[in-house]
Amino acid sequence: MTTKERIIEEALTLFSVKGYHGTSVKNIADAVGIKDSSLYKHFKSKKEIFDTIVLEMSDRMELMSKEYGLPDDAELEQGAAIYAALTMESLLSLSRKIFLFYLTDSFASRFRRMLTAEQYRDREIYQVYRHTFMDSAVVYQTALFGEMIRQGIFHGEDPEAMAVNFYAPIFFLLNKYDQEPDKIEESLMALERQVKEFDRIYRKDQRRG
Amino acid sequence: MTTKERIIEEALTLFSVKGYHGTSVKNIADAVGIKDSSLYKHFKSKKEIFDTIVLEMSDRMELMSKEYGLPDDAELEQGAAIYAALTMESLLSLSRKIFLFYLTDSFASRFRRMLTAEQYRDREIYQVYRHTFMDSAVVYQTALFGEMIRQGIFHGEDPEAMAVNFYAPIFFLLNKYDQEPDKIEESLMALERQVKEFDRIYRKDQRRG
DNA sequence: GTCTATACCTGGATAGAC
DNA sequence: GTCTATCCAGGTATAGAC
Repeated sequence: MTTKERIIEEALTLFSVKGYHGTSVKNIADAVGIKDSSLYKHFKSKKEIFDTIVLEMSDRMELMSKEYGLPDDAELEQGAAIYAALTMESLLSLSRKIFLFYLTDSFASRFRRMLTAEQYRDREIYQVYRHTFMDSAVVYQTALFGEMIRQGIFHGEDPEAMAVNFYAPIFFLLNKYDQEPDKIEESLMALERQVKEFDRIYRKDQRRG
Repeated sequence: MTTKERIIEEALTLFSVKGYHGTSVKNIADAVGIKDSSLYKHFKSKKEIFDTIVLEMSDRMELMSKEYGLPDDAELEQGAAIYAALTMESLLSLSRKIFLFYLTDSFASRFRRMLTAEQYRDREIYQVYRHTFMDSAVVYQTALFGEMIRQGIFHGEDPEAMAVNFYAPIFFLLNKYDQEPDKIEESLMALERQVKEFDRIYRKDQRRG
């Protein structure tokens, strides 16, 4: 890892815990193991470090989602992604992947926390936060559930409402268990309950109570 | 309003937008219209201002919920609160009240934003945030929906999963439209779709499609 | 309870030797 | 590209006059 990359790494960690203003250039330099003045050979200002994280890293987030096995838009157009949600087990697996990616993936979780904390300071940060953690997920799932309705697997009239019903509990539990590393099991059980409830509600071939 | 109260007011506004570290004592004093040194006659430190907001204001939040017409635990025990959710219209009204309270009430929204932004800095802040905006709501609604199942108005087996299904979209849309004052109508329509979907799913006497 | 003045420190950033 | 030295602005907080 280059020094520049290490600066980004340590800055992301510090920003995600102490916030942008709560983190000093010296804090970052100390974490990297260099003097604060040396840091200015790599970035011309503290703000440039932050902007680099936001700009380069929102792209990286999308790449990482794919590596993590979250289906993408292309697969969806080909109708391939639908197999990711065919059974309740695959739906559970999908929700767990999204949840654990944002909650425990070293990069995604720090990035999410940083944006959560800094969203009110700057309109652009808010836009990135909103796009990355709200719009993208719901757009994809709307298409997914729309396709599942078309194929007769789920019933329902409003795929977007379904997508919000699927994703909102993930988002909610993410925020609820954000700082409870000892309760990941509990959070996964809560998530499972929600997905099972979701599946019970929308799947066509279920038996009714 | 006393000077002390005005300090709290202005500090809350500034903290909710620029964050704790992003706000200086001089910023607060300027907003109040006094010199920063004068401020120390009312609070012995910047941190004491913040702590006062958090401590006194979490109580005030609960009082305000009641004033705002959100039913409380006592009503629930008496079975009275259930009338707040008897019809789809009353359920819509309940969801709108919770949503608009957290989104647009001057005090509640600033308090929520401040805690959202500062939650990672300090464990205690996180606890308050979690309790106020996640646990309380779900605990109440779990009891509410449990009672509605018992009275045969809703069907379902897992009142807590229902409560999360009801509240998570509120929480999600709250975060999504947090900085879109021009889109309140849009957000209320999105909320309405979710509540109607919720009602359609759980209400017993509906006709099925 | 407000002011002016000031102490003291930390923060971001630059210059220049190596 | 790292260091030391330094600058300057701004931050928190206190002292003391009014």
